[in-house]
Amino acid sequence: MVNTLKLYNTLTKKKEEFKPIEEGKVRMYVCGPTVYNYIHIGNARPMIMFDTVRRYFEYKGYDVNYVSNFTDVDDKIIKKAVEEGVSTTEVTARYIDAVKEDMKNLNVRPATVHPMATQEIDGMVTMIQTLIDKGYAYAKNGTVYFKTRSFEGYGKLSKKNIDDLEAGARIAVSDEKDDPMDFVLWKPKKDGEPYWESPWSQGRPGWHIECSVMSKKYLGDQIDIHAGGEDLIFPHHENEIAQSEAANGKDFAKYWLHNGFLNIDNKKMSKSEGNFFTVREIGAEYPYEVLRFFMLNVHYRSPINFSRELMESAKNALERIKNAVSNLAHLSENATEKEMTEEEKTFLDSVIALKAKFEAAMEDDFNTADAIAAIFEIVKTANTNLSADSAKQLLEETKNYIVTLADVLGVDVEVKEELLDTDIENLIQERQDARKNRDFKRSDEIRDLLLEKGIVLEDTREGVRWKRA
RNA sequence: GGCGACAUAGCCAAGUGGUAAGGCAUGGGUCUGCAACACCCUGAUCACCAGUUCAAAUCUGGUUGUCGCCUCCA
Repeated sequence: MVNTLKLYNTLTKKKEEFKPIEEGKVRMYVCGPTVYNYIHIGNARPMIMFDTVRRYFEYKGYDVNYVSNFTDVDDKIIKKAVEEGVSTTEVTARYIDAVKEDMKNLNVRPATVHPMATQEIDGMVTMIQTLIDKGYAYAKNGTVYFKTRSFEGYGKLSKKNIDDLEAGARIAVSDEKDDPMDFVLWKPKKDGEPYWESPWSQGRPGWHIECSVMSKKYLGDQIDIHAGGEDLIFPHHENEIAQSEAANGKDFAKYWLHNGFLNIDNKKMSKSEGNFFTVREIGAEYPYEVLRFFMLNVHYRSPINFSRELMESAKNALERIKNAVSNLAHLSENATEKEMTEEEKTFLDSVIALKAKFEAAMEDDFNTADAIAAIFEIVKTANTNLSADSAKQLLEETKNYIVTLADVLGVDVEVKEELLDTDIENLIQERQDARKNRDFKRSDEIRDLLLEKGIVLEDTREGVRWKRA
């Protein structure tokens, strides 16, 4: 396996060559959502992007162990449950199902494992105890804190130093902590809150510890890639590093990948600001695949500004790829089996060169925008140079390259074989007869009628063709 | 206040030293009975200033603007 893949590592602030811990395998962990509501399209960005990363690794023959958690214990979940007068598990079960449904719609494949925080409490208690035993954490009145200054590398991911952080701290400092920068590993329950037993109190884990524990359990002490939104760099990922490396005595993740935000009117979309659209809201307006394609048109580390206008643009662009595939399929049906000419072999070589361009783009820190450009170049050259006179094999192969590369991006551009109602089939035939008799009034009537039913007709040299509007 | 990112055509967006990919939209044309698909033509000196260099969108310094993290957040 040739490996020239480079990715940008937040830890070193450089593009680095990817070298897996274990040959041919990728262990990656992607921080998942807290399940107290439907996810918004900003939440969907890392899901889509890192699913694409996974797809690319698999395309290159890697065996990917992909772990993504659901945070199912949290203040917001408890608040939601209280508001609705239901149990927290009822809330989390509902939204986990919803997330899975949204993921499916977005063609985000299920992770190898989707651990849930509440199912991993034992592991968390164990790791917290280890941290206490090693002198990295301390318990006070039932709360356990991580002693931030005891971990030498603290701040290495976010490039912050503890003194600056302390000077700029905006939250009221709890007197209980030895140091304002210490963060919670375990906190005691309040009345009516869900809790678990632990040596320190009946309570629940802090947010950061779950990812350290689940990552260790499912992927081992050291992993290749840890990913998430850039807002997780501090404090979440910084704290994960502190916990994991302090507890395990080893470097945690080799490569840290962070996606930029999805903005609305140039401002970060977030639930607390209220300026968000849920995935299902947008899914009701546009096909889900358009949302996915829209996101991949921009490099993952750059911000994307969401707008209906850009969705429209993405929709049309995607349509162009689908049309090309559909045209090739149609031409292929009408083409004859024959040897490729020298010219055709040269053409196929140029398509293969564009496939290489696609791969080079992906291997340069997953430059999906550039990769998509390569697909469009194939589309262009195919539209321009191929016809029903081309060798069937050439038409097939060119089509397959487009479909395969789009599939790496998780976008399905293949035309579905679909049977039409006999009524519709008859109308199409009637229109063909009308056209033959130059009864264009009738033929246009039928075309409009079918359009109302969502069927678009296209007359080509090789006969009439239809597609869904 | 501390730390950081970004600024490329009407819009979106690649490109990190050798004179600007790709997509959407617009206008004109070809094909078509018409339409659709498709094709051809149509557009930028890369925020501004100064510097380094034979050569800069690409490096350095500065200016302006926008955004983010430092608090739950993808």
